[in-house]
This record gives sequence, C-alpha cells and structure tokens, in this order.
Amino acid sequence: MTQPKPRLDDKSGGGRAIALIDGNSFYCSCERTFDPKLAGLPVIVLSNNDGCAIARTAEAKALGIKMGDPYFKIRDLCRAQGVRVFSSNYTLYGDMSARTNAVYRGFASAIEIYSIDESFLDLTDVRPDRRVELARDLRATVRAWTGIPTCVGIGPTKTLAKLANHIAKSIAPLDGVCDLTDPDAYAHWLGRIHVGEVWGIGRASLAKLEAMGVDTVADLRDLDPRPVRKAMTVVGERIIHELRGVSCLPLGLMPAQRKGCAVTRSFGSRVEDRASLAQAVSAHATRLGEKLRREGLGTDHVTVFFHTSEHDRDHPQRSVSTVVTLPEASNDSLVLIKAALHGIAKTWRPQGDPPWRYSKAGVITVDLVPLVASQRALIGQLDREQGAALMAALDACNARFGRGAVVPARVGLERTRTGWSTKFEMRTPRYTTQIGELPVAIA
DNA sequence: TCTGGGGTCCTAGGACCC
DNA sequence: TCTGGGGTCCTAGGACCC
Repeated sequence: MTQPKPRLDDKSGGGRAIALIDGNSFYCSCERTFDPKLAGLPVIVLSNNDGCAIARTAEAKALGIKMGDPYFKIRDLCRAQGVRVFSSNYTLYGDMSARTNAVYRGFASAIEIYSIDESFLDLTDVRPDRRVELARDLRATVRAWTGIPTCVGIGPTKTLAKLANHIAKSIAPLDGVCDLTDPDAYAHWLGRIHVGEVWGIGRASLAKLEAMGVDTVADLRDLDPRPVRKAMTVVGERIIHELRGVSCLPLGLMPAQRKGCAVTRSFGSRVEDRASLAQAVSAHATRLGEKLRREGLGTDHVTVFFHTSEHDRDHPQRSVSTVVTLPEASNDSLVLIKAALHGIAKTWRPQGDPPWRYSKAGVITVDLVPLVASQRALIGQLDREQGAALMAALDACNARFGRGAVVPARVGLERTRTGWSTKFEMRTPRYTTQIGELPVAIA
C-alpha cells in the first residue's frame, strides 16, 4: 500500500471530503421498521445465544443498559421497565443493510461499505457549502425508503469523518449532521471532544495517552508523532496525521479478499459428551464450507477448538486448539467435516468426575486461497468434480428452501434437542427474505 | 574487551473495530 | 440456569539462510 507522504502543514484537507453515515442503534431500528409500536419504547437486541445486549435504543441506554451487558443480569430490569428484547436476526439486518447502501449509492460517486451499518461516501465533488444540505437530504431519503434513522459525519479524512459522525450523534442540536471540513466546526469541536472517542484509540492507547497528559482530540492532534509512534506503533502516528487532515487511510472501493474465515458458537447449554461436540463442529464446518464456496475460496488447514467457560469457576477448565491439515485446499463441506472430526478425535479426553463442561467450539481457517480448478492436480479429479457437484446441489437447495434445509447427516437432525445449538428465543421473522415470513398488512 | 551481518519468513500475541 | 462472533493490522522474536 502506498501512502501519501504526510504534509504536516496541510490543515485544510485539500478539498477532499469523506462522509461516514451509520444507522442509529441499527439492529433495533431494523426491528422498529417492522413493528412501529416499538417507536419511543426501550428496545435491545441480544448477541448470539441471547447472551449480551449488543444494540440499544436511546431509551434503553437511558435506563442504564450498557453495551455487552449479559442478558441474565438485566432481565429483571428489562421486565420492570418494559424493555422490548429481541434475539439477533442477522438475515433481516443484512438485507436492511443492503437497502440502505442502495440509497447511499444514489447520493455519492463512490462508497466503501465499512460494516453492516456504516459506509463511507466520497463527497469530494460536492461543493463545500452544499455538503450539509446533501447530508440532510440523504438522511431523510434513507428514513423514508428503509425506515432507518441515521447520522452523517463529514471530514477531510476517514478519521475525521468518524469523529464528525460521533459528534452528530451525541450533540442533539446538530440534528444528525456534522461537517468537519468546515474550518469553523473543526476549530470548535476538536478541543471539546474526549480523545477516547477517536477511531482507533482503545483502552490500552487511552491509558498511555492520558499518562502523557492528553485529554481532548486537539491535544492528540498537536502531539509530536514520533514519541506516539514509539508508544502506539505506526497506527498511533497515522491517527495524528489523519486528525490534522492528512489522509493516510484511502477509501477502499473494492471489497478486499478476505484473509481468514471462522465459524464459532457458544453452546445453547453446556456440552459434556463427545457426540454433541462432534455434531456441533460438523455444523460449524458445514457453515464454513458454505461461506468459502460463496466467495470461491478454499483452505488446506483447519483449526478446530473447543473449551470450557471461565465463568464456570467451580468446574475444571480445559481449552483445546488443534490444526488439521487437508490433503489439498478445499471448500467441500464433507472434507471440512472430516477434518473437524479428526481434530476432535485427536484431542477428546474421556470425561472424569467432575466432567469438563464445554461452553464453546469452532472452526477457523487462515491463509485462504482462491480455488481454481485448473491449478489442481489431476489425481483425484473425479472425486473433486463429484464433490463440487454435490456441494452445488446442496447450496442450491439451501438457497431455495432456506439454510439448513439440507445438511450432511453428520450434522444431525436433532439439533434442538441436543443442547448445543445456539439459542434465539426471541427472534423476529425474516420479514424481507423468507416468503413465509412476510409481514401481513390488513387494510 | 573481542564473539559477523544482514536478510526473509513465520507465529504468537496485542490492540482495536463493529 | 444464563456472559457473542468475526474480522484486521501491527510488532517482536525465533528459525533459518547465505
């Protein structure tokens, strides 16, 4: 990656303008889109396995519910305060995300989809005095077409756009838009925002910066980059340049090829028997195969892991992680399942008394490679072709009838009874992607 | 006392993000 | 009873090589 040479005297940003738009309490807003009665009520969405709160509306935040709060600790509060609680419905959120991005594309020459609820828009060709107006129009359009409320931050660099977005979200009179390409706004806000809000400053860096006497974003911007690089690596130095308006993080218009892929889940309840563990990792390996096939990638090493929970203080702890090498790179679910089961076979230990109570398992790959048939050995070609045809048929069935309609026998049909499968006890319908779950309107 | 001097590659672990 | 999942990037240090 070539980076522009930082010019430290350049505080204007040279005319570049990047917007960061994100959905407010995105998952909660998706739920609200399909149930207008949720408007004005506290709403939270839980992580996988109904474990923790990962999205909260303003009303829920006002009740003191924190990001990552375990649900079992706030359940009574939620009942008492009438908080509406949902399991996560990633199928719905993914589809709503695609809809918001379709709207964004109508407003900007180029966009980078950064996460499920955030995108960067290139507004460089929008006149400086028209940017806020455009942002307001964008917000209104997204709201009208998808139901999702958003905030927009604009800045000469990505880091400043992120910061502007934070300001837009937290300062009510700004009405959801903040433009730090405006020199007055830039001069006004940086000295008033805590340095911990800067993108890329986490707990560890914050502690170091506070020890250096840094309090506001402006304090960090005005630091000598060299000692900061010593303490926080090149990442810290880059942040300083970005805060000065010198771009170090280019817009990534093309989605990069992923480097690794993982499928990991906590069990719905603790697992002590080998059969359940084998079934769980088989299901994870199946899902891994689906993800890899969708992107034309393969792998020749699979890491299989399982472990007990550190929260089970009164029980023995065990953590296992083992790498299984495949004969050649593959994305065939049956090959991946075989590898995962081999990983279990290598590492399983008979239970004693007290037993190990396993809480989570998964399969992980790194070093993904594009899977191109012509580059592969002729030996085994027939097996591979048959395997590929089988996987294509399986993917087609699952695309048509819903994921899990057809699964390898090893994954089993009794998943809900065996206790390992993930809990989603409060999940809403997949309104936009399953014909049988369409919302019903009565006129 | 002095003990060669670079390179590259890989891995583990830290930090951070949503 | 009950505590998420999936990524990226960076660095230090060891192995190995000539």
